[in-house]
Amino acid sequence: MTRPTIYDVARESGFSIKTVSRVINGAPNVRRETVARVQAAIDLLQYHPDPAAQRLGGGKLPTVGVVVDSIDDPFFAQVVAVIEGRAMDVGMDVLVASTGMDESRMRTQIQRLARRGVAGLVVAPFGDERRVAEALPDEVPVVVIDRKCGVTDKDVVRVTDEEGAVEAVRHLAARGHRRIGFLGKTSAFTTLTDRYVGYEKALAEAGLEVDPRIVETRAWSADEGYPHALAMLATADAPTAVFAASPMMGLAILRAQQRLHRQDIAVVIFGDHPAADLMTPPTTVVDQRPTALAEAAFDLLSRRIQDPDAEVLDMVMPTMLLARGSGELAPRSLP
Amino acid sequence: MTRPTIYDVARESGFSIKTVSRVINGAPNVRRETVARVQAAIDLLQYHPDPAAQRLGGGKLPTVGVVVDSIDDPFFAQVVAVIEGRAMDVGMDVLVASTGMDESRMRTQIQRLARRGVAGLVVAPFGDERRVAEALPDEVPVVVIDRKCGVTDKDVVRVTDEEGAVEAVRHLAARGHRRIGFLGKTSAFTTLTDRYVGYEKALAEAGLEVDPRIVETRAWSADEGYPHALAMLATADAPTAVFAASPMMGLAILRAQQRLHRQDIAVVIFGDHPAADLMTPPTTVVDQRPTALAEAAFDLLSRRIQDPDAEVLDMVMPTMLLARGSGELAPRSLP
DNA sequence: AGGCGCTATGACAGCGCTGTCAACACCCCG
DNA sequence: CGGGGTGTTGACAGCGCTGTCATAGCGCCT
Repeated sequence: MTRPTIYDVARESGFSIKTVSRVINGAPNVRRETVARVQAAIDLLQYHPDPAAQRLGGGKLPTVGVVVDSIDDPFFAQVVAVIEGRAMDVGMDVLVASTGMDESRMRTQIQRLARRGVAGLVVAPFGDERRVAEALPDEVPVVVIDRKCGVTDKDVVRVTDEEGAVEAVRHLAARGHRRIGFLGKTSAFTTLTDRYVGYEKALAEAGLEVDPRIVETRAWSADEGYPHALAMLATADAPTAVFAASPMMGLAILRAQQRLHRQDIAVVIFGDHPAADLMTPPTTVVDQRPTALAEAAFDLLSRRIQDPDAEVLDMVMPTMLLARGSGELAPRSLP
Repeated sequence: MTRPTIYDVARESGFSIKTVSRVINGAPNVRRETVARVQAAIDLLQYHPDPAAQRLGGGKLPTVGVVVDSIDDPFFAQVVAVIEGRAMDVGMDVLVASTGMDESRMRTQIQRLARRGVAGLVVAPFGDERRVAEALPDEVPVVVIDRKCGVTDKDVVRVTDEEGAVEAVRHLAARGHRRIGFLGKTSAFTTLTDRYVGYEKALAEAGLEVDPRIVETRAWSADEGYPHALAMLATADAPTAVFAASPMMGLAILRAQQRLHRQDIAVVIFGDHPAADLMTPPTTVVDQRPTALAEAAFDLLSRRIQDPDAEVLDMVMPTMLLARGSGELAPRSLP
């Protein structure tokens, strides 16, 4: 009536629970025929090991934990979706936790998952180098995604933030824009700072100078960014093009554009958006390719779970500029 | 060095492990002073109970499982995000699993989570009544969300699908449209059928007849729906307005509109979208209010975990028409 | 004084696994 | 033919909790 246990399988197969355990875990030194007989009993009884017991007995939970800013951010939603799919393929479950960009909450969440005994953790951390290093546990495999945050003793998968930003701004400059605004943030974590650095580089490359009046580096959420975007577009010498350094800032600039009926301003956003192709004009973006990033993160985590002493990797995945239209706009002719 | 256990707390506080256990679980019949002393020891040692051990000892895991079609669907992403937030508030974790709209995978995922010993499950099921009933476990509290699927022995939280559809179509009819198309599906689960029923009702109410040439009821994904949407808009007597019965179908119709430069066609979509306000024109939607739905689901689940014999509830939450523009378009004057 | 019914606490046996260590074949070698 | 592997299996003690049942102390009744 109740779920079968390892004892039931042992009885059914005629071997001891230890041998059954060996079969379950694919341990070496079990005769082929024994494996087959035990497996037959497992199938017959529809036995599935109890993860809690496995954990308590000395193993890890067949589970990976994912800690991200927020689960309904399209970027992270995709990351979680991919990891969940991959985890399912290998019989693991996925625990999700969000930080809401609150540092103490990030700590709590990470600790909770680590304590729970997950086999591995995928974390998008933030905050200053030292505190991030403190927050990441050493006793469980961790892969850091999206931002390095100065982490050197863990595997990292991130994208070419600086190069992506360069490409975006270069794209605008190549179309004749000479007043290119920046909307983003330059603290919290390196990812964002790198994008600003890319912006500066591309400007320099085009022989342009940074004009602080069209650079906004303090906003984080779409709601925070919106008034700044409005202000930037409303000034006398408004930019003819804007580089939004995150999808949130992308929403902010698009809303501001719409509000002011200034769809003529060229825009490139760092980070793709599911409906970007439906905008008017369709939005040109630097795609972070969350799917590829998540796949790589999962692979790296599997690798580290298997071999805790593997060399620490810092993977930097290329971004991809998707020119859809909003970046093609020429600077509007001045009166 | 190693994590403190209940024995450490017992030793530190001078009570037995059982009393510590009582304090942890807020059991009755423990003296106030005892609670305080034990709590002090817990705080001092930074003790946290091991969920796996709690589970094995006879309890449930402090975890809720969420099973949805796909985690990166904006609707479900929001649902997961809300549940995760609420769970965190009460010290629970969240396991996510996706079905990919595959029935056997749905079964597998549900069973896996149930086996894992979660305290409760939130499931968006699909498929025919009998098989859904079979797939949902009885030994763990389950709350069904978004679709009833004929479930009668579990709590359900869903929205007013039929009424929402009626409202959407009525909105279009009120603006003079007499050829209103339908894009959606009428099988898989009641939710979708109900929306079609609402469509029919609203048409009848407006004295209009269903024209099968502008009704498409077989598409599910955006990719499947797109060619159908194209075909519908391209015919000689194309509709002047379309009701898309799901966000996916919404994307399909919007893409088709864009492709054919037919932004003049009025559109109402069932289900809101994060960037709907940025479309041209901004998209009018029937908001399913995923946040409210998820809150209700979590409340219902907590209630059932506490009292497994509580009365079974079928909550139907009201939808909300958000008139943004695309539904306001008048029928284009015929040549 | 004896008995009853509380409340507060503890001893102890599992829960279903895995790790450790031992046992028992066999085999090869000298 | 004995010593020392190697391959295969099992006995058993935990892992860190919770459930059950026992125990002790106390107030109150008869």
